[in-house]
Amino acid sequence: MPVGLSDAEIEKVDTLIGARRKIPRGTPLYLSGETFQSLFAIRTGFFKTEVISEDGREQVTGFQMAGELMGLDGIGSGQHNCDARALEDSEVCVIPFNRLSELSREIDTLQHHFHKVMSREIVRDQAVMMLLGTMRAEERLAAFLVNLSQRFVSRGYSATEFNLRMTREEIGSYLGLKLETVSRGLSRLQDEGLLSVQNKKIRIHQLDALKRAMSPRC
Amino acid sequence: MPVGLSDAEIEKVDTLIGARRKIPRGTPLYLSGETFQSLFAIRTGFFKTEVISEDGREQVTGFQMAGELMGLDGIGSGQHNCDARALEDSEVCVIPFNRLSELSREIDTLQHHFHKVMSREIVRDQAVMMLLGTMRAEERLAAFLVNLSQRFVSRGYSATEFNLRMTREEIGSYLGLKLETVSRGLSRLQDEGLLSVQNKKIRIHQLDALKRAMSPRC
DNA sequence: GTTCATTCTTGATCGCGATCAATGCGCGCA
DNA sequence: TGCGCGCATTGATCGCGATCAAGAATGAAC
Repeated sequence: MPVGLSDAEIEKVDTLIGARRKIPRGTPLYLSGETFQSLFAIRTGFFKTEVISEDGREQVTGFQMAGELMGLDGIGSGQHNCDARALEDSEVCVIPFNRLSELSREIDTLQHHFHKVMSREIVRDQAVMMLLGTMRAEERLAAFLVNLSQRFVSRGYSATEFNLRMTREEIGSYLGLKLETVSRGLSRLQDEGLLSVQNKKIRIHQLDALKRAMSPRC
Repeated sequence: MPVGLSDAEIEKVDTLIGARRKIPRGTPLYLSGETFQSLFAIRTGFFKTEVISEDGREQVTGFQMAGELMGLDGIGSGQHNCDARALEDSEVCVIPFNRLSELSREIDTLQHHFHKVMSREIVRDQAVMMLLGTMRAEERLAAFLVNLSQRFVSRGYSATEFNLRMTREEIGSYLGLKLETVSRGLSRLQDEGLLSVQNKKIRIHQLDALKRAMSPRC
């Protein structure tokens, strides 16, 4: 994942990658409470991470796609802090955390890269706090779709046409809304002509307008 | 901060700590957009961190107290991603990030400790997402107070009697509520006999009941 | 001690999103 | 092909928290 390594270093980093694991749709990659040993880099597929509180509340904390790293929350306590579940048939690379630690002591580029990845996760979480703390339902939905769009684009897929892998309920959990509100919001954005929805299929017609819809009084 | 180091290692880690800086109440420790160079360990005092979005929304993302580390969000992009402001006269240790990186390549205990700190920040953020995504106003308030209480206790202060350093508005921003709702919530908890409030002075009478008030239908 | 601005409290009302409920749709499976 | 279940849509109503508004308390400045 990091760039600007010498050939020798690249070789070492390659040894970092343990087995590949196939995760069928609906299957957990790890569950909260399991002992933490490895990080997971998504090769293909789509995941959700979900925290479950003592009193039974469930909160989807993120959706992860190819190229992203999962499991960082387990480092602190030595056990996973959330459930990670595949939303479609997926494949991950297992990255033993011990090996990553050792190697990042040798290769400072790797060390720095790893620190950046963790830090960006914190920044991402802060953006979600902003969303949950200050946005209205339709703004949240717009922000969610724009975010998805950007992530698809950066992976070479269409910015304006994609399939949601998650249910309305999972979107709602992530956005702090009920599934009915998500559904209504999508219908509304459709009525306004910004996009069309058919089940999980999203086609964005006015990406610029959708971005504006993230802000108040539009 | 880490434990279990040899004397030689402790000596090295000591050199990590750059200058101390006094931050008067109301003053920024850093602002969003400034180039990131150092982390800051709070020696004394109290801070808030706040993100401001492009369209002007403000979201308090946390309150930090003695012993906690600030600035982790800046590693990813090389510039600070939020404002950090002292809520009372405070003092911090400046930790140049370059030096920390170098040293954590030599001392694996330090490395591991640092990784844990970052990971715990992610877990903390997930807990805030849960709060913002699933809890009602009074539950959020109870969770906030219980959290503060626990953090005071672990620093040797009273679990049941403390002063809030932040305004109702700042609490509201953090909890995704308006200041009036915070005020009403505190009054209500007072009426129920769980605590008494006088301005910033909080006295918790029934900590166990306050913990129960974090859960639905109590 | 007086002034003034900031912060807090409390009341009245509004509206967004939750809730309750019914129906429709799509897909896997027999 | 038809059945059944999970998922989605839409309508009607409710209630929590936002909003608007007024007044009180606090504390800093001089």
